[in-house]
Amino acid sequence: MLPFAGGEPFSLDETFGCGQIFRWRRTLRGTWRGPYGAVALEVQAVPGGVAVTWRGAGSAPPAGDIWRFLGLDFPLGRAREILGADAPVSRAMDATPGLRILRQDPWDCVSAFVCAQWSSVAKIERSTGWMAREWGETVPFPDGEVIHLCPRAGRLAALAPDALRPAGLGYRCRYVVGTAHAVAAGDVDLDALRGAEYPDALAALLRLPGFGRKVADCVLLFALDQPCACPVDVWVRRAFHDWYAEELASRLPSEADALTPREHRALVQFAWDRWGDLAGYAQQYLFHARRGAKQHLAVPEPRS
DNA sequence: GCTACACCTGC
DNA sequence: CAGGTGTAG
Repeated sequence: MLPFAGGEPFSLDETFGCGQIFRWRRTLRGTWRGPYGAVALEVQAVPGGVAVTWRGAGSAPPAGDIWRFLGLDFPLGRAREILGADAPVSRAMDATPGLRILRQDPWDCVSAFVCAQWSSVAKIERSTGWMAREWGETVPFPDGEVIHLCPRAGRLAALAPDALRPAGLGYRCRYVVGTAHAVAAGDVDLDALRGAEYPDALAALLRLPGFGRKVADCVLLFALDQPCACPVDVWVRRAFHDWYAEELASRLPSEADALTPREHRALVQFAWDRWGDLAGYAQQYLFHARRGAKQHLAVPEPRS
């Protein structure tokens, strides 16, 4: 059992269901199962902590790794106090107070988000699930369910891009194979990027095909220990413009139709100036709230 | 540096 | 018509 600090909020449903990870599923018992590198995990909320079991052919993942995977090392209570001064973030955190940012296996995360451009959560889940069933190792659970691990980079690198076409990846097929090749060949050492300075890790990821600023920031935030990374997509952009219109007015000429690189950088800088190293968490809550607002029509202070 | 445009698929 | 990136001007 992995404990967390007294009173620290944590929700499996909010954490695994917010769109930061694509291959994990909730079981009928309310636990969550999914791949984590070379093993499959099942996590269950218990009083005061989380119970974790693992299965697979590999060795047992260190408890500290799982602790960090679940984001339990992050002082969310303290972050809540700091971000509580920011009204929109505070409201967003009230909606999903137990949402934590995971620390995913780097390749699991890269291989998922390279599929993410101009896509949706549902579509990424289909594509990555298809690839895993086709090329991922299988790990059975006693009740008969089989977890398919994320295919290793070397496996995907050996494929012809068209082999991925049934996954519905379209023009992203060559990005998946190209990125897998770069990782398998050692052109990019994902593990070494943990602990690198943010600009260096960002530059390394931007060399991968299919990786622009948004996808790179997702990987930096969700796997590579960069809490300041702030992925800006159209939903985050809408959230910023909806809830920080006055603050942005002095930084941006106006809200254009297209999200230009210039506006993109300005929005990231805005997040850094306002939230510093908590920008990633602030982004995730605002992102989730803005998407939920669309679904539930419960927007705090909608624009126009 | 910046803006414009093509690109696969699915809901 | 969409939760972006690569490429050409």
